Amino acid sequence: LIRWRRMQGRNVLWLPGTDHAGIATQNVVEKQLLAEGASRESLGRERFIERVWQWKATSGNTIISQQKQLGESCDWDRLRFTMDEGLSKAVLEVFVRLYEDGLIYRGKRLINWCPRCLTALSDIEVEHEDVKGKLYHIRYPLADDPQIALTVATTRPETMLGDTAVAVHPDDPRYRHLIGKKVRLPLTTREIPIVGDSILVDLTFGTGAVKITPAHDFNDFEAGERHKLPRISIFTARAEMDGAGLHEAQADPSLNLALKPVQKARTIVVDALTERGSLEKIEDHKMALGKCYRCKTVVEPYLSPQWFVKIKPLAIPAIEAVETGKIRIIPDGWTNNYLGWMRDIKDWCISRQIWWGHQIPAWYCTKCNHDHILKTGHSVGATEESGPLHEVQQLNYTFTQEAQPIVSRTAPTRCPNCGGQDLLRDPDVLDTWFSSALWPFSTLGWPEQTPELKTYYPTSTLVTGLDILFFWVARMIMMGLKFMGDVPFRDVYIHALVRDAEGQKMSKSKGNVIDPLHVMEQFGTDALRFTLASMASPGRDIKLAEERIEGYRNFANKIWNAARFTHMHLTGTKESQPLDDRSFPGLWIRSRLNDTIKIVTMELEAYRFDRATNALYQFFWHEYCDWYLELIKPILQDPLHPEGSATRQTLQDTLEVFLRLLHPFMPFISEEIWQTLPHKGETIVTQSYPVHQTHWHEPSAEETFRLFEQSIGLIRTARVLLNYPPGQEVRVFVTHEEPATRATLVTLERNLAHLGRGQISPVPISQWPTSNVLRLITDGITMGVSVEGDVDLKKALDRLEKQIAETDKESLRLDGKLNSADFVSKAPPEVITDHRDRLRALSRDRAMLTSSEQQLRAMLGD
RNA sequence: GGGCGGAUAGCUCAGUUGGGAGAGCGCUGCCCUUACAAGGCAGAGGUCACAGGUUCGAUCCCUGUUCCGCCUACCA
Repeated sequence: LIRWRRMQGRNVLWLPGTDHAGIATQNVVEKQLLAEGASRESLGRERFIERVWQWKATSGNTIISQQKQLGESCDWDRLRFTMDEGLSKAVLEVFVRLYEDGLIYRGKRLINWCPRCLTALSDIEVEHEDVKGKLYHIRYPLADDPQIALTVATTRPETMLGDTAVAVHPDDPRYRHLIGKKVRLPLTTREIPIVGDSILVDLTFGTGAVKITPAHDFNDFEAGERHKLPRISIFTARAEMDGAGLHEAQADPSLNLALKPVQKARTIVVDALTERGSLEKIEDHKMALGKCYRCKTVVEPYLSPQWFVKIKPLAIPAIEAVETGKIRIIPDGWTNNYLGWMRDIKDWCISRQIWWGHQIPAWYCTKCNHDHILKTGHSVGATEESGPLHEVQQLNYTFTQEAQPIVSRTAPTRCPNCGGQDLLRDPDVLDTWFSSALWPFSTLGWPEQTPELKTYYPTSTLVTGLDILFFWVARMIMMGLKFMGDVPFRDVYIHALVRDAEGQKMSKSKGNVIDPLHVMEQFGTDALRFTLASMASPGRDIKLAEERIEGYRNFANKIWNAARFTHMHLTGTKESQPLDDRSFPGLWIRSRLNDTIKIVTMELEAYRFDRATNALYQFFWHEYCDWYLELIKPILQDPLHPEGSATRQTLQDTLEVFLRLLHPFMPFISEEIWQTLPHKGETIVTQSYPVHQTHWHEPSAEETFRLFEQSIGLIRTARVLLNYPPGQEVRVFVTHEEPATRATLVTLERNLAHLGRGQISPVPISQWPTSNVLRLITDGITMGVSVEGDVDLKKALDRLEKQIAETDKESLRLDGKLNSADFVSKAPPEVITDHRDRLRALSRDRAMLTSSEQQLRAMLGD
């Protein structure tokens, strides 16, 4: 797109860059440290971050060099990184403004927590995977009548220790009388209430009674809010059973659960329940397991104070921008996907408990927040009372939900409230996507009003994969509208994802990754680019197979060889107007080229790269090479040919126009060949993109060519049927019985003669020899090829018979339709006429074929 | 659970106002013809997933079924 638009004369910018991939990068560097026997804690925050910068300096630009090798036409001087000073300034500015607008808040909520990365995740950073789980039915006896029990069903029995209520549906005749009573929670000494909740409880599922664990389940969290239930956290940040939490839950200490991992705790709890007769049954149950998108660890809903973006006010205009068509999503099938997600969007958790990223610009006065800042040198359970929410030691302090932050662009020196000078910064960093969301304007200098910003915002097109439509695209739209007052781009082109030849997603662990660098080395960059473009049909993933790339490598090779041929006949002058070439091949190829220009441009505008490449391939290989070059060889080989000079000019000009047309797809070979043509050092990318010319359109030349091609085809077929060796010349009889096309045939004859192919005189078919001529027909053209020497005509006879059978079949079909009263009375007249014409042509063909068959049989002596 | 996409030649895929089914690769035969054997020429190969419906007529429009893939979701 970039090369094409630049050639079209647009002011084009492709600004390259990378994000800092917070969690992923931190994971990589931590792994390195582990191998060295160190850890980020042992290094401390500052030295750790230095270390990450080091890593970034050495391997962070791999993708950039890959992009360069792919021939991506970026403005490399403008390379940006989300952690650059300028972009970081934009991040700060956006954070503060959103906070001041009340769109960023801090709150203690249930969030998705990765117990391995030890950080919060946003909803979309959780991948769901279907697994076979179990549904455990547990009996909770009524407090005032232990003979009666309420049976609840759960997939996570170990969380029962944190239950603070049981819900039933208020309309459920089985249970509604129990609402307000209490049950005894097995394995604990607690009694918990039975509440009525029509939102949480589905009458038709499970037992109709649901345990409520507000600290460990999103639904239960909300149900807990509705019924003002206490929340008991019984897991640590590492997804182990938490001692303090268990104590609060009054769990049976003999179970010895403290610091047991969740899986182990489940076994212990289930065993204990079974032993005590509380487990009714276990059923198989299909369920979705949430996993961390960076490390695939099972995520836990975890209660902790985090920063959130209040998203609805940002989402509403972002929905409108797409609804009104101000932003187009291509292919538009994804539009509903986008709208559906945006309409149901939840607040965005933007804080991450890692070090690599933009640290949140919030500080806490130790004096004002005396009771809300906790030294975390010792393990403290994450409970309502004790507060600290993750025991992980990132700093020596954690801040409870009640702590009052001071949000500021620069580090404050004193507390605006009490004047205290002892301030501690929030240790959390921002979600990487928070900074990526600002990319369209932060990279252009915002918040400064730079000329670049003015020129290039809003941008034209965003090209991206579906997998980051929500992560990135939606958020860029929201932030762009909020801070620039306009959409960040007009078109969003969702490209296909590349899979392996079997359609599997590529992954290192599966070992099915196709390395683009390796492919480029083997087949050439142009072949890879052309392959990807040719397979980019909308809404379909690409199954990349080597054979396909090889095929387009051959195409590149074909272009190279055709250029060599052209080079042998160079005119030695710069591109000129080839209008003096009025020969049939010249008129024809120019008309075909013109059509190709039209198609390629149209398809590029429609983001149909597949159809654009097909048009280029078809034109160059099957028209320019297969026919045009062969057609003009006699002219080129005759030094005295009157059309020689004009033909050479057309040969060269057509190649030059084609190279420009091809350049966006195959930049390297087009440039390379361009340089071998007489251009005096100009590069092809500075040339203009071809524009179709109405006066190049030559319908009569195209019609002549059609007849010509078919005639040649007949002769070639005859040669094969008769086993004629390549060197043997054949005598050809040609005729045409239709007066309407006789004129075209005359043109054809003249051109054949003109090309130095010898004379072809039409002879009325009645005057053809009755034997030793093999007659063949196609599309109303009849040709005869003389049969010379001792040849086997059996093959020819087989073919004739087959053709007759096909003709009969088709005639029968058409005849049937035309004999149907319904068809004749209801089908459009032009369709009926068309059918009649075809039927007439078929019967004429059949007559010709049968008479040929008779002659052939006569020759065979049948 | 909801939504979306796909099923067309051996393989990978095109195919829009519904009316004669295409390409590339692979396969078969012939050919090293002075651009190209990574090539040329000529061929073979398809009940357009299945079952209904609409229509004079369906690969195409509608309904259902099966299989595959993706997105999404808090069914304990």
